[in-house]
Amino acid sequence: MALPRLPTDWKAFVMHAYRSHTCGALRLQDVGASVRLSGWIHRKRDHGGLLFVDLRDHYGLTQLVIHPGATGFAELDRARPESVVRVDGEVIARTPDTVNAALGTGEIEVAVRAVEILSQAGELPLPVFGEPDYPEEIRFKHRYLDLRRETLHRNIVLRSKVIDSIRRRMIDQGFLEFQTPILTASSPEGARDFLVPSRTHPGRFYALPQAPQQFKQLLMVAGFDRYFQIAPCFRDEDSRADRSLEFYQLDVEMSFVTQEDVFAAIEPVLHGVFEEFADGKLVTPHPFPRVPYREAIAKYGSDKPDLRNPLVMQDVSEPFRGGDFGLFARLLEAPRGAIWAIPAPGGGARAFCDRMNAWAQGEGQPGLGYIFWREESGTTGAAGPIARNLGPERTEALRAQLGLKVGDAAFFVGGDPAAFAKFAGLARTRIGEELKLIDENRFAFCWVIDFPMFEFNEEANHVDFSHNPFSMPQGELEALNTQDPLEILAYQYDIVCNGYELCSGAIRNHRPEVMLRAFEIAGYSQQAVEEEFAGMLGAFRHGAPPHGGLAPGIDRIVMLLAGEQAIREVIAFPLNQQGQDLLMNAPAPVRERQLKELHIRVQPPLKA
RNA sequence: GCGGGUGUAGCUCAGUUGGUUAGAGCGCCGGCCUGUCACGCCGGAGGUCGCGGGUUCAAGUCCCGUCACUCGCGCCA
Repeated sequence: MALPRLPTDWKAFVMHAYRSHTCGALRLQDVGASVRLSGWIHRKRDHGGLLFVDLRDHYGLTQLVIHPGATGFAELDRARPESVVRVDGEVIARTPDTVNAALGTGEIEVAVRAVEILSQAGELPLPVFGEPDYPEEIRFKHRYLDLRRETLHRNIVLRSKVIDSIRRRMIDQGFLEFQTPILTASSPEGARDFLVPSRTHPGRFYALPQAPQQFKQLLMVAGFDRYFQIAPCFRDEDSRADRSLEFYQLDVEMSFVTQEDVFAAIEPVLHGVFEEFADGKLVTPHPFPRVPYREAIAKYGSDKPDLRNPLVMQDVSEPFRGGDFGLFARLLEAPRGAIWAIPAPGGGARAFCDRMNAWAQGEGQPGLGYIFWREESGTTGAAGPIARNLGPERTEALRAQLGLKVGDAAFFVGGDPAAFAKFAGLARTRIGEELKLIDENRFAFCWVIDFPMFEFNEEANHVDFSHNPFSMPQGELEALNTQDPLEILAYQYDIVCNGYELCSGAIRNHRPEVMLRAFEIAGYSQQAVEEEFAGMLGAFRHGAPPHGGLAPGIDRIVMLLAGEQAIREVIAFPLNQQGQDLLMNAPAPVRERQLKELHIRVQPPLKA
């Protein structure tokens, strides 16, 4: 990559203070030119009689060569790796046997005539060259060195390009980009808020937004029609590999739309971005397949199924009901009892089945029942304790239902699906991985739709919103008034890719009377809702368009495209799992005077 | 809040059934080397075996506690 319009002949032009070319620019046709380069000393190879230096900048690597006695040799010889230097020299061609094909600049090198050390580097806490694995603690503390390393540097560049592409695609579709407040109000729903004390209003607090949810809806009420924002969001909850305290979402909202319109708007954006950066991996064509929530749980044991995994679970209660495998027969006598099967094509070996059983026990389960099928004197024989007890007819019915053959296995989980579905989903994933059934060269997208509006909170013994209280229930007021709340579905949807929840959204509830009734079912008094959401309800009483939207997670998108396992690998300055910034030292105590101004006294927790 | 894993040189790791002076590679320091590009060769420094306690003639190794990091559960509409 060349710098724009920099002179290459220092005799004809006044030489730039630092460089005539970048470290990735020079080619054979530049041989003979006098050039000036600046960059970091990537690597030195000292042969006594001559010294090679790889000079690195954002754009690439150029080999410098200098002989003892030449001007600048002593400085270069002394300078440590990662020192910043400026060199002047002449571009010379490498002999054919010394060309480095791995380097864009590999056909040339620069014979150094003069050197200026711009910045000395001390001994490195973290080597840049070769980027060996280092603990995150050290990588985060010296993030500026970590960011010089090729992989992370490339990830951050990718992030910039992905965001640029998203922004362009959104604007091309007529969306307007907005900014909404960072200092806003705490909301009782959802995650814990990060609070910001007010100096001028003693005892009162702002909250950082968990998402710009209410603001984007208000912008729809304000008539802007199509909104988007690359929005920072904050949630004071424990981190995971794919989840941090602060993160970015492509926040989207649209007016006068049905669910179909939202899907039609966002699918080409996500599909397009993934196609653009997938680096040859296959991307699910759009329209993306749609999986109702209940079907996702039944088939995959998860509301974020990895569809690269071909395994589909089935209910196999019937072959077990009243059978001689007593454990399962008894489970089926319970009101919600069911037996599910996870087929495992190619898993028909006792060693594999035992390994899976041991894994299940490690997960805190009593075990993982199985049957596997093998060749027995020319016929198909079923093996394992379940098959022995269940008898040949029922076992054969199972095999036929699951479409399995010799060399395959099936695993079974039983009880109340509400309790075991999550574990079944884990087992499905594990079996798919163990049997190498997951195609790593795909981005497998789907919509998960028809989420339930409410769920029963066993702990508190009442009906709760299952996801977003601002979602429109399917059937609206009539459904709320006539149906079992737990049967009511919402216009609420997720986009899932390779098992990651990439995006969540809904058609919003813009009718005050429907909203009040929905909150009433979840146990909120009319008065409480009127007070808590005064702004929103007020807006909805002055002409609100039907509207809906969604919010794909930027960090997860870039993580998937970069092939990384954690969003920390695509964030320039991430917090660690404890939510600390080891480079800037946050969170940190503040001066007593600051606390006093904020009318705050700190009361540390008592250690037991 | 809870569970799993890890913790030995600056870093990555090895360290046998508990046994004498705790090792290797990379990095660092010194020396040699004119075509390397993971340059090579020779030499050297560098250790509270996370921390505390216990068992034992003897603990990096076994036991208890604790701390840190990490993955997960809870939590995250």
